[in-house]
Amino acid sequence: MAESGTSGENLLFLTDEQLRKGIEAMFFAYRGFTADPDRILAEMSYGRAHHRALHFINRSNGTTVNNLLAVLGVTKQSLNRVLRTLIADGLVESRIGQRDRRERHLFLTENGAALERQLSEAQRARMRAAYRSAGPDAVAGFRRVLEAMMDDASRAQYLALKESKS
Amino acid sequence: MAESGTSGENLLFLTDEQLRKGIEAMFFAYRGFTADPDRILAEMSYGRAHHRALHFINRSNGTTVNNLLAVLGVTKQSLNRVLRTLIADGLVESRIGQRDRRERHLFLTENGAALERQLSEAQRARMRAAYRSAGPDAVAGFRRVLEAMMDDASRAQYLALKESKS
DNA sequence: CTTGGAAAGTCAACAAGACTGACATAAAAT
DNA sequence: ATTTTATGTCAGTCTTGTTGACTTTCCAAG
Repeated sequence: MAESGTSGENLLFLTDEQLRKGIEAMFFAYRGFTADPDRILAEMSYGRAHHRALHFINRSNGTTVNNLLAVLGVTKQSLNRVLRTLIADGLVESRIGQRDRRERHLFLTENGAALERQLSEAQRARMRAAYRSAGPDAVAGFRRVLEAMMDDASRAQYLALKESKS
Repeated sequence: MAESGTSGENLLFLTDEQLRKGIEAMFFAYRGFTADPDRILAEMSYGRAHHRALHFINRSNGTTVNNLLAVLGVTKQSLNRVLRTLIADGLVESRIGQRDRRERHLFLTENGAALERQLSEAQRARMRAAYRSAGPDAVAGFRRVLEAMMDDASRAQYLALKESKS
């Protein structure tokens, strides 16, 4: 939209082969993307679901269960199983809401924050290395394509999160 | 490596915030990436695992089970369950190897090829739209970052596949 | 030639983590 | 007072990953 002007899109001929390469690149890259945290999690018998919960609680500290459900896109039963173990293990604290006492606000404990840092640092290290080796222009393009690939609901959440903490 | 020269990498300052945005972009984009095929698969009580098998059998027709295992990165038992249903449903054909009768060579039947086309076309449509809206430079950057993000084993497989059919 | 190991694949049983559905409780909203 | 909302729980199912035990086939060393 910015510098490519109005004519750029029509000039883009995309063969099925090019698209297939993009599809396979996503498949293999996502595996790399999750590999490091997965290794750490496996040692403590947690899974990717725990990682996602820790990530978004850290991201939006004090968020409610309902907010988390919307972001993660899972059922409350599924999330609840994960939250229950995180709370039991002392990584997450659930506080009853003050304005609305039905709500539970979720916070990371010190231990929870420590694990989140360990997991996200592993993931950031890989992302940092990829960004550095690809260069700044590639990074901008990477982000543009990913944003265009989200479905509308995900993009709305992504942009909302993007704003909220910048 | 190409046009960014030798000094580019040092100029790249990456805050944890920027990296977090990249991580979340991957998370949300991958959800969009798989959403369309997942909807189709759910209707026929197949899952993502079936899609992956169909994709790579189509990609390398006549491949062996062992080859497929290496690409998909799962155990042979896990793959076998998926293959069994695909074979039972007449989407995949398994032929005993001629040189080595221990090997099973895998082929898509007409029905299998039709389903693979349906699934991959849904995925290509989204990828095509994302590529078009992001523009050619962004696409090049997207691919560069994804390749850099793969772990070595995945990248080797990705590059091998990339060559083999071009 | 035979025997023993390696390789390819299959069967069985189990676990994580997603799902649905039904139900309970408490608090807010009408 | 009734309904709606937010959350939690129990029970059961499904997909897809795991490990362990097994068969068939191949190959190579004695």
